[in-house]
Amino acid sequence: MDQLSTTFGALADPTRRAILSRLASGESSVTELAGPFNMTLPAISKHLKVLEKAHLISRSRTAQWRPCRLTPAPLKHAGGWIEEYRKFWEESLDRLEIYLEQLQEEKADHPPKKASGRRKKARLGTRRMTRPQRSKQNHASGVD
Amino acid sequence: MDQLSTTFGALADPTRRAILSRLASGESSVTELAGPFNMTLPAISKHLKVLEKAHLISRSRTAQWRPCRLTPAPLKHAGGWIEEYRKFWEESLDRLEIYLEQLQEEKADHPPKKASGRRKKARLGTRRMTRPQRSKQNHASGVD
DNA sequence: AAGTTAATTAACCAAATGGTAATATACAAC
DNA sequence: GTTGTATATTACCATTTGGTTAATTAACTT
Repeated sequence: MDQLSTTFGALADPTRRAILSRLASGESSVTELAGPFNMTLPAISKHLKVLEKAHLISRSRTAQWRPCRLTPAPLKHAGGWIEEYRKFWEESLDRLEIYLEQLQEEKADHPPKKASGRRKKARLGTRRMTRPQRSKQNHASGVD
Repeated sequence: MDQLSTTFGALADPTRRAILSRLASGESSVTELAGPFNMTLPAISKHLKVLEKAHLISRSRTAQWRPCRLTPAPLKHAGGWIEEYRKFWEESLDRLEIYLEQLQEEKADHPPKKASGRRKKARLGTRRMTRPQRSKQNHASGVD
């Protein structure tokens, strides 16, 4: 599986997010991490395994101690995805506003047809959708 | 379930991320969204349901058309969580560097003991862990 | 009414997921 | 060796998750 999916998957659990938050303050042991939760140690161990597999934490070893430490690179990557993505959204919003303005002008030039309001809306949708879609390829393989 | 968990959970799938990316360019129909994927319509419908439940998209309706639209607030929230979290990490790194420097100075003042290197490491771990942990409460309920 | 289009729902599947209880492993202290 | 501490692993459980096929629903056109 890809890095982003494992990262977001790891972040999808509140316990794991809390664990990461704790580790942001510094290295901790498994028992310490388990402390705040009404949960068994094996359950915590499982969560840590998920976080480790996502490279969000690293684990070291000193005798029976297994301190965990935050490794932030995947978070940076995930944050970057969201950040870049939001950029697209803001751009898209600008385009939408311009488009709607043009539409208002066109509407002003052409007198209303006798078509129902619903029919008009459908045409609007069709027009928007026939334009941008054809240039796209397989996103699932190209985005990440 | 909480908002962050559903958002991150939704983002944990590459198909769903690709769908969002597509919607960033503008509203699309279910069939259009399914186009790039080697996947059936019901599968896409399921993914859209997940995205809708996470409030990452909204769906409208025009005759048989069901155009989908991006709703970015949850992304902003998730991005904010990562952003704030990264801040904690940078702070923690500064503290770690200072701490290690102090440790170097202490080591310079005190001649090496005959204890093994492993034992020394353990003491380091113990010292760090007894200090910050006691002020923390239940993170799982407090973080989000 | 019949046919078409667009999408959803139901039923099914294998795999994954958050938990538990029991057990095993690793290490230190006595 | 025994006891205590810290943690991992195994087996189990119910639920959820990404997919499929088949059926159904909703809306439009002829």
